[in-house]
Amino acid sequence: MKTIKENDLDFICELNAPCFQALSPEEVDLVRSSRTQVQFRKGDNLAKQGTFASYVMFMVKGLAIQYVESDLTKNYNLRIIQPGEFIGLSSVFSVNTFSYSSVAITDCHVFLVEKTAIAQIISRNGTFGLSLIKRYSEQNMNLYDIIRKVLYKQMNGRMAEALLYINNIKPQYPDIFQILTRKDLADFAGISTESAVKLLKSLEKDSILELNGKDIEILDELKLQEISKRG
Amino acid sequence: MKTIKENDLDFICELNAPCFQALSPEEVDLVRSSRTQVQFRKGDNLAKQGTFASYVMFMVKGLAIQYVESDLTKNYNLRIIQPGEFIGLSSVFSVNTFSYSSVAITDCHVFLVEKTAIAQIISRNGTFGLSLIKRYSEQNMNLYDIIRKVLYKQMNGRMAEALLYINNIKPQYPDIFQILTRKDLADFAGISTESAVKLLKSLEKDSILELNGKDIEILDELKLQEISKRG
DNA sequence: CATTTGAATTGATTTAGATCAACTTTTTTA
DNA sequence: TAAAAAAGTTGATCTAAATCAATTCAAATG
Repeated sequence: MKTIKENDLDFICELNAPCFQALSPEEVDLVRSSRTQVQFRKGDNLAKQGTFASYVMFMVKGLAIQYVESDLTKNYNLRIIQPGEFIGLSSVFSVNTFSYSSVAITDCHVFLVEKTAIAQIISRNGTFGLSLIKRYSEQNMNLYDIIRKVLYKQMNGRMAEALLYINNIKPQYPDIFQILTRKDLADFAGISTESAVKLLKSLEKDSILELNGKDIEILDELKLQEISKRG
Repeated sequence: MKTIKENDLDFICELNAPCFQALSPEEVDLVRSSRTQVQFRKGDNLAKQGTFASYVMFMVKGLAIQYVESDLTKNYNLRIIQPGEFIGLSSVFSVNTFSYSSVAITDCHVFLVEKTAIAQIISRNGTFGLSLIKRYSEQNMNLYDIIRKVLYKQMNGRMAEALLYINNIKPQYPDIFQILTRKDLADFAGISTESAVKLLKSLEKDSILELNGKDIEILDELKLQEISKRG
């Protein structure tokens, strides 16, 4: 992680993100002044579960995985963070520590905004607050879906759901499967790496997908959706 | 569920809840005008996963369980909703359908506020928005904890955590265990009813708790915390 | 009050998926 | 480019906890 120089052109571009549209010029100044731009390398941790969080991160460029950790070696991948999304929103206004971890899977360009600045803007600018609330709302929804997934679905359904999720972002990032390991995939499905490998092979045998080295080509999305629904 | 008559005394009392403190007189009027008071009987559903949600509920009196459902008969209990808490916050600004269900475990007095009114107030009154965001933040945090619980802990740890959670609200509601069935407990721990029964017996054998009919007396809270942490 | 219905209990059986172990392939790095 | 490390693969074994089945107990209801 390294802090980079200000670059106004860049900055203006960043603030075109939907949630910043509602800001007045003074509020933009407030964000600008309390913001730090940082660059992460592939493999770097953007956030570490349990550490102190006085800021919110905003992903400008690159991809990261958001995951929860147990004490030991086990991770569970929640989502892939894409440009225009926040990291750490959920922690910053309650506990002050990150409730999840995040690791860059490509080089990333991120900026950090102090939570005090965010709080100030929210209390001044209701429209901004409402747009944040919509994000919270969606995140909440996703978390409920995740809870249902891990509680009620078994291997096949989980893996199908994970594959569909990742395949969804393939159009924008065609090499997404190549940068994910089998363990990453397994952690998205919440199963062991060995089980993930076996499942993929069996899905290939049923011509639902094709394994080309690390890349995965979904051949029968409908079938996969069916498996995902059936659990 | 039955709609009850306005009662200003009651209403003023309700609006003493912390999150409403920030409202101006006009905003209070807005809430008042778009609000409906309802009474639920023990066993009634306050919200049903998947149904249309154009309003947020605010619990005035009584207790309810919030839970997620699978297609079939399985439920997982997320929390006990107490007076002063919202129901349906997470759904109302994104999908328009409840992402979970809720059932009254005592008679409840609730009021419903139209989401349009809530949205209006948020965009006008940043302080109110911020207080809502804090609630979202906390709910988010809890959901992450739940995900960790169901992913990484096994029977003993889950049951210990569930018991500690419920025991925490026993001071205010001494008969809380009596109104919960073994199945309710099992659904808090995310295990089968039979396993829950066996676990309780075994915890009793180890003098960690005492079973008096349906009531449960925690004898060794520290030990239980240890079990909960160990997973 | 008797009877039906639902909740709690217990032990026996089954199973999904983890873990383990051994090996191959790919990627790093010295 | 060789060797060491990491990732991927496969089949065998193990295990936590669900399911099943049978029964007791409690509570609701005509």
